[in-house]
Amino acid sequence: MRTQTRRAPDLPSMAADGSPTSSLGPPLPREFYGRPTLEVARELIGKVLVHVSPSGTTAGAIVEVEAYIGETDAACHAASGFTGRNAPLYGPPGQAYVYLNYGMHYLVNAVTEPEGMPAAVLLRAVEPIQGCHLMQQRRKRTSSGEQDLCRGPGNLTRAFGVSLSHNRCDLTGNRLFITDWGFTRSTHWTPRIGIRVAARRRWRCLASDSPAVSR
DNA sequence: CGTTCGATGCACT
DNA sequence: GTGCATCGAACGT
Repeated sequence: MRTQTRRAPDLPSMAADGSPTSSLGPPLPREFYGRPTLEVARELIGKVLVHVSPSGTTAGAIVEVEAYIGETDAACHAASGFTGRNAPLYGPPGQAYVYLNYGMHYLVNAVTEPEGMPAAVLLRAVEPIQGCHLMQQRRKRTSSGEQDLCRGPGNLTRAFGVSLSHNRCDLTGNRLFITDWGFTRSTHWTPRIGIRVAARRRWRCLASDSPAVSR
């Protein structure tokens, strides 16, 4: 699947009240998330993920996501029904579902679909825009390129400082949120990667021309 | 309570 | 391409 390519005209202007959140643009509303997951997944490409933390603000353009949809999706955490861990998937859309994978990587999802339908979009890679130095620090790297700072879901959360404390975080709030800076990217779909079941579904969406997606 | 294992990343070869 | 670090949820005693 292909979409048009267009670049954003400019960055959002500073808000009248000068508040940091406002200057980064308003969070996407809950209605954005409460829709079919594949629509949300594709429209998340090019949107800007923002984390406002005590140590600083990081932001980057989302360039790679995967959809996990419902109890019939064997790769979705809800495949075996409701549990304590996957409860956020059943909750209202527009919340973060964060969990620990392989004992060391935090992975962050945006919960989608109307409440009660367990589904989410996994954020897999972003192109760093703001707070690159902070990302380098969190990744414990000193120099080199920026395009691999947030490549891969585990690297992304590490660079952004996202951890289990962000589970159930409201993505329409001002701490961890996604906003629209007007970027439009050419996208395409591929099979999901890194999973052992239901890997054939083409539910991985990428920005076609991004140097920051995983291989 | 013990065992299994996963939507990974990185250092190796 | 292979091995491994590392931990909490889920599930079976």
